[in-house]
Amino acid sequence: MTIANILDDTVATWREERPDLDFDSMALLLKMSAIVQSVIDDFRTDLGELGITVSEFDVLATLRRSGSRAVLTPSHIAHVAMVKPSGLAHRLAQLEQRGLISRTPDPADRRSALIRITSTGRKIVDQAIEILVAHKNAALAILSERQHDNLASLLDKIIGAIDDRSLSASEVH
Amino acid sequence: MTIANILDDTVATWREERPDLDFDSMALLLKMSAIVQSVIDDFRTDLGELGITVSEFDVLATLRRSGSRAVLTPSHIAHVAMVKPSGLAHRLAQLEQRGLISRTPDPADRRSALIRITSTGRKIVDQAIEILVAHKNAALAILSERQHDNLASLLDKIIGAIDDRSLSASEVH
DNA sequence: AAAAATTAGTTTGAAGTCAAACTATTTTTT
DNA sequence: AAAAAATAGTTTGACTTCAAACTAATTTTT
Repeated sequence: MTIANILDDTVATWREERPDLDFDSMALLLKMSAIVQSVIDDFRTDLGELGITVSEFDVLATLRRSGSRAVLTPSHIAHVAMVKPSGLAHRLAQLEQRGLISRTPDPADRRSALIRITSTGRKIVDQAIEILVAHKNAALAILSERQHDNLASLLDKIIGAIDDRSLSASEVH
Repeated sequence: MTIANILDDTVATWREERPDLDFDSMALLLKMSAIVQSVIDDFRTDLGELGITVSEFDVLATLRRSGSRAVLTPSHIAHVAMVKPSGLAHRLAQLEQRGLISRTPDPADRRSALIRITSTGRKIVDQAIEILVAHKNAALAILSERQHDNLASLLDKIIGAIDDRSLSASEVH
């Protein structure tokens, strides 16, 4: 059973049961979801060999791409990694314990902490990002450059609309 | 901070730090992921008012779209809802307790059970699917019919490639 | 027909996430 | 300058999910 079959069947059975509804957009979103899931699943498998989870990768990646000397606070990491601060505390503790990050008190604000990636952490995340990029490139390799650009502009359009909606929703006050 | 900004910043900072890697595909996949996430988040909020979670919706939806008289086994539901049987047991217990599904022993195979959606469950999932379709249609409403079709064919191409790869990988045996 | 292997589903234990409560510190108000 | 409010991060408790172990029933082998 291929992914294509499962998705087609899902939409087809819904159409039979609820012919009054329009499932075209659902079909598109199920496809996007399946593609993303497939890449993440592959990545998860490979990350296992590096000894980190996808969540931990998110933290290390945030530090890594902020520059090799980057010093970030837990709040900042939580924000860009789209995770709640409560969920981050445990991850940071784990990563620190394994020597992939360091945590030092912030001299300027003693409530806060300064998070740095260690050279070990950096080595791991540098391998991980190469694997991730390879998976992602492999998944989309079937597209020509033109199709690639085309897809990008369609997705941008959708995201633009989503951003517009949430902006006008927050304009309320 | 818009979603577009966050995604652009993520890719831009990676490009600065790792100019040796090609992040074009990552940009596309991050966009797909953000779109899917946004729709699911909205859906989750609305489902809260109906008193079910997204996971529970998955189970009810599988039953509902299999026809109003459908009788499915836990194994079948687990398979199509892409969840492990162990994770399903608790959900079924919860749904049964709240009267949204019924569980009766399978007379033909006493290890197994027959799962049916109740009329209450059906009412709820019928409302939920309408909400989900509305969210999905709203998210993609910005696209013309032509762009919609175009996007579908690009995504199909990618899924086809993923299916091909996993088929040839399983040919090994 | 008895024994072995397989299958269906559940229970249990570990891991991860979030909301809410909590501690410590800093900022704002009075 | 003292009191109140806000902020940063952690801890706790509830919940979800999965893998592994387990129970019960069925199918296959011998």
